[in-house]
Amino acid sequence: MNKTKRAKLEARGWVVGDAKDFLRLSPEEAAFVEFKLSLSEALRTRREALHLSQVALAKRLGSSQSRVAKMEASDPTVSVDLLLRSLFALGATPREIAAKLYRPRKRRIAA
Amino acid sequence: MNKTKRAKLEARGWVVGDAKDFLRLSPEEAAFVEFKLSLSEALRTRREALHLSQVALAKRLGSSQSRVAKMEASDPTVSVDLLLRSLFALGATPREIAAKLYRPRKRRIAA
DNA sequence: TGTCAATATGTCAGTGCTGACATACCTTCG
DNA sequence: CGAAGGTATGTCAGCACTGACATATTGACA
Repeated sequence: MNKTKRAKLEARGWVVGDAKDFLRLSPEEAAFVEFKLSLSEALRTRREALHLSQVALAKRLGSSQSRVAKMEASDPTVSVDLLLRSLFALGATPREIAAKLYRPRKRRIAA
Repeated sequence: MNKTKRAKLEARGWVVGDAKDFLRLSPEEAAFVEFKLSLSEALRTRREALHLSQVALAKRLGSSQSRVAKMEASDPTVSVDLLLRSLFALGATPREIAAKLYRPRKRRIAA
């Protein structure tokens, strides 16, 4: 995929509106990014609720701290599969995740 | 992942109950398989609603008929990313998908 | 029966994702 | 200030996923 760099910039620059506001993503790309962002947020929320550091979570997942950071940053090198497996490993259920996905993410305000 | 073969058998033998009934999947594995199955079913439903053949859908996705078949079969070689991208390409929204995920899939009855 | 369209299954080369590692950034505490 | 704990970012070898192709199976219609 050649959109990697674009998506990377997009993910990083995410500050004000929703995903599709940046760099004219197609509707389906926007939906996908949106989906991933929801999962990322859910993961961080769950980790913090369990009072785990990224290092501790990484150990539990058999992964590394850097990957956990990238998961939570919704980095384009992270797959939805990895995000889902991580969430399930933290005890999330498909229903819970569905519920999180159903409610649109909160918007961030410009600094 | 070494569970690939196991998952393959599992996906194929899926007939009577839910995913976790086979080969003692761990809860998180079961949840993941369950999640994928929901997406697979959603994809087939959507494709058929649009009166597209697998070949036609494959062309639209820039993929192949065999991959579409595997997506709909929830084959272990198919990622959630691919399933999601395909659904979004067919016009599904994150909310719609979330709604599908929220309702547990129908059970299949033994032949 | 045979043919045709649709779907399923198997294989593989190329590429994208993963875990690991290094390193930088940022707070908090002394 | 320096040290320590937590988080972010960049890179890379190795493996998992992908599209493509071949082939098999199924179902409908004569």
